[in-house]
Amino acid sequence: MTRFGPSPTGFVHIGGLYTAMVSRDLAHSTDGVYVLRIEDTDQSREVEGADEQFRRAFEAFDLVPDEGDLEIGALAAPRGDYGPYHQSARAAIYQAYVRELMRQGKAYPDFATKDELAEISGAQRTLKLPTGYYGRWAPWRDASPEDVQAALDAGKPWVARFRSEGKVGERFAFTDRLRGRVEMEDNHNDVVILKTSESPVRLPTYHFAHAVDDHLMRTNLVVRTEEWLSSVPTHRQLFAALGFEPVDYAHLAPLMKQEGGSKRKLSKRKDPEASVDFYLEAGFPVPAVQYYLRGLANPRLADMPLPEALVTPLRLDEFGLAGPLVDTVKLSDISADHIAALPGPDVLAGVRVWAAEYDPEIVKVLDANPELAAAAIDVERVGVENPRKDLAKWSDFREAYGFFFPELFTDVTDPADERFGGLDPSLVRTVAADLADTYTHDGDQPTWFQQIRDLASRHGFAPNPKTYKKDPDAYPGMLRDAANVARVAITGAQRSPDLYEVTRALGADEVVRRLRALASSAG
RNA sequence: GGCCCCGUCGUCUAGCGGCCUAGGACGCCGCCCUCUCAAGGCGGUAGCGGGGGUUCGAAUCCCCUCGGGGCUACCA
Repeated sequence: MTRFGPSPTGFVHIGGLYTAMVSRDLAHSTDGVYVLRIEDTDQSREVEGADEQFRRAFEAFDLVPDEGDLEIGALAAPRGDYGPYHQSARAAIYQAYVRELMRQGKAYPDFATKDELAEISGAQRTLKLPTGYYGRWAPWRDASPEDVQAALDAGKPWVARFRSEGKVGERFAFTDRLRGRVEMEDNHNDVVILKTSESPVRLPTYHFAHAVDDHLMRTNLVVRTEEWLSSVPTHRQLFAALGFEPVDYAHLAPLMKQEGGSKRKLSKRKDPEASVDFYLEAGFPVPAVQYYLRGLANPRLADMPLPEALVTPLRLDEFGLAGPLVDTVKLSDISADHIAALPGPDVLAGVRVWAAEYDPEIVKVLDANPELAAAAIDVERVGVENPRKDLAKWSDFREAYGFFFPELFTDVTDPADERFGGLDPSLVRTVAADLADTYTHDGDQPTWFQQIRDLASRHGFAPNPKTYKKDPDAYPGMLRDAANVARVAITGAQRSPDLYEVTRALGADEVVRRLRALASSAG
């Protein structure tokens, strides 16, 4: 049983997706349940529309939780018997536990003001003592009932603090499921467990909510990132005080970002690729992203074929302990491989789904030209042993395949266009005109290309680079330059898939039309 | 400052005392193929953060050190 607890404080972070994926995988591979709990205990940082963002991200990446409050995918909400799954809706539960702890003397109200707290830590710093609210530095820890009552009567705002049994300098050890035995200083702080009485709903801090929720929701493995490692002593104390069975922890290395010569945590603010939206907008196929993330988690999976890696359970003992850099170049490579292996119709479907949201014109064009689309996507894909890898993400479609479609193609009409590589404009036009006039569409590839060779030699182009280099001044260019005229006229680009194949998809009429557009241009 | 985590090519990593003059993948570079590009084939580039030990032998074990990251909040 695992859970993922994102906070609604902005866009969904790719690291969060990663943690969620790991959580779910670990739960499912042991027949466990994966819970999505929204940890919205900080109203001040809460962002509008956060639930919607979660819904989108988890749905897109197929991380539909077994239990949760959100309507994700086809699944209704809520699911699960241990809700609500928004912490803000569980306020009464936390308060009940706090009351119980107070009755047992394991928690107490603290009326200290911000200034007083600052004063305390200031004094501690001067004395080179550990900062915090503990022992003799905790004025309300052992306050008399009368003083407490007086403060209450005076209407002073208060928080609830946990009365820690820990002493400064004591050691604590536990076994992390990823890192093995970890030893550190024990917690001695009387941490806040219930936030100020001044807010409309009294909410718990992360620490307390974690203890209460993960116990109540039957979690037995908490997967979270490394930054929580230092809080384990506090968490274990809380579990013990509440009389709960402790949970296991697996503290993951966080995803990192290269900056200058060093690594740092991926930052929401600075790194576009930190956001799940980045991947959605670019249109990286979901399986490719999943495959990449799984490979980061368990490197062994990166060496497996994608379909196999996606269904092979993640293993805790194979996680790397150092934070990996997220590498979009690597992702692109994976993604291009994945798309190249897809059947044409699947590629078009992928493009379509993506375009519906991010580039609606593509959808219109696809719908208007279904046969052309099918033919275009099959160029150098069907019947070849190594399909092209022009598409690393769906958003590449427009650039890589747009020229196939009349709606997305702009005729090249300027013979002096720089795409012709500086070839004499009048020659460009002559060549285009000649090809248009003599164009033979039918025949196999070698036959078809022979007409380009003939065309080139008719206009004095050198048949190959060697000949050309021997006497550059004797030729206007070489075969490739002549072919380039046709290529640019037909595709609008100096680089394209095999021209012959392109003309099969386009049809003779359109090929000739594009050539004439150039041939008959003015100037 | 205190405590904790981490440290092998640019990146992700294999390696768990001899199989390592450190292997793979991505990137990058070159060559081949060739009407362009992509793909593909072949080749190359580049690393154990540093210093001490232990040992016949260390990337692997120990110590120190340096570097990166985290926590030290009524943020999670």
